[in-house]
Amino acid sequence: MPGDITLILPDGNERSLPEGSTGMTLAKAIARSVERDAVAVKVNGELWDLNRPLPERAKVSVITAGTAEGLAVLRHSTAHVLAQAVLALWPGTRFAIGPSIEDGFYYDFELPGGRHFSDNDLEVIEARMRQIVAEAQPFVREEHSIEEGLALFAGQPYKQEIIEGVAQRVGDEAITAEAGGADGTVTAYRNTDSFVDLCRGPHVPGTDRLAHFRLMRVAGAYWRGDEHRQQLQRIYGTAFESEKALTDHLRRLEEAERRDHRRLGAELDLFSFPSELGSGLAVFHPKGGLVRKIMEDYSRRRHEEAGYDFVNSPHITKAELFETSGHLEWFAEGMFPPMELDEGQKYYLKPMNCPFHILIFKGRQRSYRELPMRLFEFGTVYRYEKSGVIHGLTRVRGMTQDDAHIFCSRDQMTGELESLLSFVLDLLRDFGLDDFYLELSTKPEAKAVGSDEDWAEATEALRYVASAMSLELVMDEGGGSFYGPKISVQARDAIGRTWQMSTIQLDFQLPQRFALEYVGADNGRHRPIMIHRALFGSVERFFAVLVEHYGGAFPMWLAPLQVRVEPVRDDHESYAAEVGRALSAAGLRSEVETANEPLGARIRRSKLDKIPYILVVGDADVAAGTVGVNGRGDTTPARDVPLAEFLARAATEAMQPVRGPTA
RNA sequence: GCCCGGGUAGCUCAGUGGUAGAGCAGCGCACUCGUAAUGCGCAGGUCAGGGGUUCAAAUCCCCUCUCGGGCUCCA
Repeated sequence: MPGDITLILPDGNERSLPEGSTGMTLAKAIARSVERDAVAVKVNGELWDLNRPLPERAKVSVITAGTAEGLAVLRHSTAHVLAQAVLALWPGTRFAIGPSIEDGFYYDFELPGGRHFSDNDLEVIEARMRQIVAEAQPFVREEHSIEEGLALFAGQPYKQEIIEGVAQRVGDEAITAEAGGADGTVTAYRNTDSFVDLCRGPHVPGTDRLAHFRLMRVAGAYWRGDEHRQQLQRIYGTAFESEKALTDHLRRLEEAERRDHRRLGAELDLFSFPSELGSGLAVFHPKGGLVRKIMEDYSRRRHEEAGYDFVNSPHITKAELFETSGHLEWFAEGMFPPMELDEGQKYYLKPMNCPFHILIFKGRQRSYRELPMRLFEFGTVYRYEKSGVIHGLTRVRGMTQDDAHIFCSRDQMTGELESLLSFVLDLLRDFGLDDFYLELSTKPEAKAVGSDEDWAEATEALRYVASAMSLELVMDEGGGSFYGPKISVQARDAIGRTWQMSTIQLDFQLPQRFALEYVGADNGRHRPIMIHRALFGSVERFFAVLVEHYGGAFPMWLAPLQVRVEPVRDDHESYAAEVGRALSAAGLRSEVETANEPLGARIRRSKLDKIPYILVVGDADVAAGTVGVNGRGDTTPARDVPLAEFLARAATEAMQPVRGPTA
């Protein structure tokens, strides 16, 4: 029909609509549910507002609220409502940027008179935001010249700085994302006569689309992320397409909080951070120490099977070693300051184990027949982490790495990396983690030693083995360490969070700095290459990840206490002790309680301790040689289970994972 | 390191200038009980540490330590 435009839908079909039709017209034409959930429309790959007329033969798709792109629009729009509320409540506030982020959004402000937000302010702001939502204000797109933009945001230096950034065509995505057009214009969105915000858009049609949000917390954040610039007041919030999605999200956060290893570490008496020791320095209590021992023993066994040699090295060393290695040049800010002994001799706590293992390799002349040489150590290292970054067991100042250095020839490199990577993944799977992706970190811009050729070769080798694993591979440009690129294994835990676990680094530099050599089959001298690798990463961090992954409910083989025996009355205690001896004989870690409290109370305590099995024994059990089995997740306990039957079952369950060396 | 907010009994927390409190945990006594909290009693604190203001400070001010949330950086 004349006066119609033709649009191309995502499935390739075409659709005619009257000229002047908008994303909203299209959504309406598709389905009532699409109309209801539409937040924006994608036009030739670009997100547009729903009320802009669509061009002829555009490829279009309607973006609905529940999708990733839809949520981003929703959250970004909610950030504008937040800004409007704050500006109304504190006139004179300067506002900076308010993007959507994973799981939510934030907005940065500078309040008049250097005022800062408190938690109570969040309630007040949220109430104001709900008022704005109730008013169903439209989001109206405006285009302005640079000059108009500067005038519009008079008295708003952060907005003006963004506009000037656009004017200078900095080409920075972060800037154009805030201000829009790279063609000498800026765009803004107006909600009311008094509130307009610089923004590229798109936005939902009106504030009434934004019912399901929550302000989360306040924080400080530097303008432009630069610690030398103004510190702003940031408010974090989140928004979802439905009340259910929002409450689900909040529930997930609560679940994460319940699993927090710092909380569980105290509740289950696993470890603590005595303030007498200093920040980032942990002590492991008997139960945590036992879990840790099991982890380490298992790791040792696996390394033994995989052909590693076990070595040990001291915690401190003369400065010379770290001068040679380059650590003092490149890693000094991560090291504790030196202590001076013996007439000015400087000693450092070690931040890494590699130089020590190198000295072991270098201890005598090496033959190609000895390669690959794999030196393993649970090496305790100390790093001076800035005070603000320390976090539970995942970021500490003293930690033990399951560290090894593999010395091999260039010919052996790829093969070593391949078997290493499957070794890593097998080990992580044994600990119950099975959802991984790989990250490849390349040469850092500023801090790196070695030629570009070496870096390129090393990076390529890592890329090759990483892509052979048929796992998702993401790039981390410039994220390598100073001596080489690395692959890190990222694992997703039981509630979907990702953790950086193992790292594998390829290194041509340290062998050179230490002038490492081996004698080849050709009787010539050759330089080995080194692979640095830690599978747990640090034992402390891995421990923390396991605590959170399992929510403190360790599987049988890791559980510090596997079975607790509860006599019903005190005249059942001798039978309970007999059961306890049978459990010990079967190699199970058990404990027998006395009947000095009501049974319900004792059961409750064991449940809170997350013990895998509680065995209740009473008259019937004494008579029949049975036990009542109350498993950790059970709602109803089993009665009259023959002791032998339970022993067999529990012993099987408690066995270490047996995967064996990779064929 | 920087910003904001905390630190009161082992733990979770009340307590806004006038004699330090509760619940749980701990200890003692009684209760002897079949699957998530038996009762009574006792003990437990340099209110993180130091300095200051005040007749008087857990409370107000300053410094330090430490924890949390972020920012900037990493196993």
